[in-house]
Amino acid sequence: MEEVRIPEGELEVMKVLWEHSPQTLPEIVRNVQSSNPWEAVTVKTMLGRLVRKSFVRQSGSRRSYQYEPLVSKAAALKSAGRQFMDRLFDGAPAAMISFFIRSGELSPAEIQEIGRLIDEMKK
Amino acid sequence: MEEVRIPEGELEVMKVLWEHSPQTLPEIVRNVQSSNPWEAVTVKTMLGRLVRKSFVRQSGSRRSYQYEPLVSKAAALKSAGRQFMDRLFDGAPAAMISFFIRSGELSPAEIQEIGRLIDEMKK
DNA sequence: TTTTATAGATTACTTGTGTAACTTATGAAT
DNA sequence: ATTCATAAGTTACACAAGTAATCTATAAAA
Repeated sequence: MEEVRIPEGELEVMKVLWEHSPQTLPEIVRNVQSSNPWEAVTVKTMLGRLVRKSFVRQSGSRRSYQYEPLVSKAAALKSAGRQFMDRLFDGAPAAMISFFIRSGELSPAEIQEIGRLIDEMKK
Repeated sequence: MEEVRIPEGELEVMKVLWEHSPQTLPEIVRNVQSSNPWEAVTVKTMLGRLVRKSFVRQSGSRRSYQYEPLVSKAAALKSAGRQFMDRLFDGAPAAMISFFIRSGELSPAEIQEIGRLIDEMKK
């Protein structure tokens, strides 16, 4: 299993790249800033770290690089989910799901939807 | 909402305190070491940090303190769960649960069990 | 009473992360 | 040809967290 561990801040950059890609630095900066109060230079730092870790690829040439994710959102979610599950629920997915279902944060509609999902899985 | 953020290492100590409490340092050390390859002194560091943050209370007197959690497991799980959900699923519990259900990590028995849970919630 | 084991305190060191300033190079404007 | 924005690179700095060594005090053993 590939260990994909993306810290909070870097994740914000991944999120905008997952929305669509490739994007240039100025685009990324704009998009990240639309939901985070960061300096442009901070966004650049995050992006640089992601590139160094090979979570993002920098292509094209100087002065107008294109950036695109090398880790899919699904892979990152899966990885983060597993870590979360391992840390808090001893790796038992059912335990975790039960916990959230019981946590009382679901609307009736959501409960219905999950019920449908489960019914589908049953087959 | 009380922000309870417990780092990985400290969480290992909380876990043994949640098992049962109060416990003395040597007990905690032994229990933590049963699932982590840590030096006793490292366990003590974690414990100290937890005490400083008031996540654990130290009572009794020197040379034989008793330690007990001030944060319940349920509260910690809930908090961690919310943070996880916010970070990765924009705070939408149903989206997260769907993701895990779809992730294909559930056995048929677990799916049954979750189905039962959902049925109960429906009422 | 002196020694010894050890509970607990203090200090330390490395790496990761959040947050950014400062510097350099270069395409575009004058 | 020179200047100016600005993309990209380099450096910085504080704090968190993992991991622990060293020091101190004291209950128990000799």
